Amino acid sequence: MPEPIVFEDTVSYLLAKVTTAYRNTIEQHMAKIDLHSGQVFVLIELWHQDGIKQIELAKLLNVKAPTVSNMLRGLEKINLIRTKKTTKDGRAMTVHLTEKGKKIRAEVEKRWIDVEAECIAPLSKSDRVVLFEVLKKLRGTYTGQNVIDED
Amino acid sequence: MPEPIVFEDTVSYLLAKVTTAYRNTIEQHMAKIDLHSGQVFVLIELWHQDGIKQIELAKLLNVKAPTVSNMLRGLEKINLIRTKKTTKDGRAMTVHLTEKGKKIRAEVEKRWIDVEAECIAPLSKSDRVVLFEVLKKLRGTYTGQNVIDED
DNA sequence: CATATTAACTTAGCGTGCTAACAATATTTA
DNA sequence: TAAATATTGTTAGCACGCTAAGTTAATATG
Repeated sequence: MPEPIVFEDTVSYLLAKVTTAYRNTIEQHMAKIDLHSGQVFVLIELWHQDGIKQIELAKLLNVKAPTVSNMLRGLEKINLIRTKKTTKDGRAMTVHLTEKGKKIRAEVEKRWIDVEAECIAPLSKSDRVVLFEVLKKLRGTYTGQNVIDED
Repeated sequence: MPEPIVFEDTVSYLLAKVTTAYRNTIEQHMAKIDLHSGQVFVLIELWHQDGIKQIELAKLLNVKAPTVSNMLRGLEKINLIRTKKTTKDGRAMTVHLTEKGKKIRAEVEKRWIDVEAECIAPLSKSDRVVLFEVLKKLRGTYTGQNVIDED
């Protein structure tokens, strides 16, 4: 007879709970500069490489094409980005930061520092280091480049 | 002159990324038994204590009242729960598992084991232990009962 | 007792994710 | 070259979070 699972004792359960709550934290902080969490992640990618195609953005963000489509509509509405048809490929659209989109980075960075502080506040230094490494591994699982290590 | 932040080097960034990916994993597994991730979390609370009020459910799930309202509508539609007006308080609604709602637990547990396995697969045993503890601390941050420890 | 406030819940509307289905363009293959 | 297949992006519609605003019922205050 299988014992009932104590869901609360699984990493999956805790991870799901923490991550939901955590998304909220980002929303709260970014709302102060009239941004949503998803928009911030798009901007981060564009600050890295401006002018990339939507499909590339989707891969970097690890989301699907329709999600990118929606987000870009929102970002275009508040004048942070513009989309352009490419000449090489009649299907593709490239995404470009506006001046406003470039400038807002400083604001986002300020807020991000607050988010990070709030995030790691309850953790000891060693916990922080371990969490960072573990999250990198977990991220690998979901983005493909998985590395299994034993001990 | 402040240096630009490397967002990717923050715990917050990684946590947010893992969040999204992770929610997807739960969705995928639970879709096999025609459930959505949010519904599973509601059921878990009800398996603990059936017949509680919506407001209590909201507190346990750490979500707002409208979210509970929406989720319950979905769960009621697929006959996993029923809501009832309470006699004591004319405003309150209590939430009750149906027979189907009670029985589906076994199915969810099976799937949850898969989710957990997938979740912790890339982690060493020591990583798993540390992650579990760290997540518990982080969860405390967002649910109120915060414990700061130093080292 | 009457009024004001608080509490529980719903509805409307939005952002962020998804899938399914579609249009348009590029590429492969026959 | 023509036809079949891939790719890029959009639209429609859903789940799951939120806030704001409204209803109804309970409680506090005058």
